[in-house]
Amino acid sequence: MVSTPGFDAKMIDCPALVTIQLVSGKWKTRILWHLRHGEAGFGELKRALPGISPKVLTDHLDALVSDGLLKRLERKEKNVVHSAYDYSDYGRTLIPVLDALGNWGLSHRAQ
Amino acid sequence: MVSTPGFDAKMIDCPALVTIQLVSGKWKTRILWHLRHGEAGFGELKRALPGISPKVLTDHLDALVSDGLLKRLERKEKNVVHSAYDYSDYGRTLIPVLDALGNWGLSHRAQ
DNA sequence: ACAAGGAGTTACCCGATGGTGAGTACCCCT
DNA sequence: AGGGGTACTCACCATCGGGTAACTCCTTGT
Repeated sequence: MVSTPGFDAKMIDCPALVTIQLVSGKWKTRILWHLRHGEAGFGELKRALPGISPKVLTDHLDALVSDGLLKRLERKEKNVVHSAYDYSDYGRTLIPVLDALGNWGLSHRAQ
Repeated sequence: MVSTPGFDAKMIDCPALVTIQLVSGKWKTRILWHLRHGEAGFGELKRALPGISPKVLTDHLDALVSDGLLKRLERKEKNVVHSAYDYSDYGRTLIPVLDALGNWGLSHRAQ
């Protein structure tokens, strides 16, 4: 489990930091980026993120779900469990913020 | 030294992530927040951030300076070295992004 | 002479983060 | 019966970020 770590009361009083905690993690921004195209299954994400291990992918997904940014959809097609992950409505409100981060990052790389 | 960690070539292609790397660190957002009021010396920052150790403060400041977000000013007043830290012009461009993070974080805590 | 303040430095420690390699359980297709 | 796909889980390990305690160097004030 990665999940949101120890909410040290002293840490709470920096709003920017709480946001950063939710999306910091080596793969979280990339997962979130990929899901803009719509929901994706575990295997699809794994293929989309070369180098990630199944363990770390589960950890990150669990964290994003338990923080309420994503929701997990489980459907059974002919007795085959197919899980998919997608933004929650709440998670979608974060997209503009991620865009701001991304745009700044682009101009930063240009420097 | 904290500095920007291993620029794993694979990491470069997520612009949002590169931005996050620059400001993630337990105290960086708080340092950046404090400096909005204007430059501050080492001791002033230390007093403003109860709980931070001198080592960690130097680490974070060094990282922010070497990433170009802050600049370090050294002035000598009667043989007393007085160092101060302030936003660089470049670092100032990050302020709107930090605001976006902060505002989202505020509404997140409201939830 | 000595404390006190500014600005760090050094050595060491611990827990979190991410990675590896293997294994699980279920199902479909040939 | 075997290979492949879905979705994980488990034990273990290396590295990193942050923390502690002590120590340095320089200067000013009492």
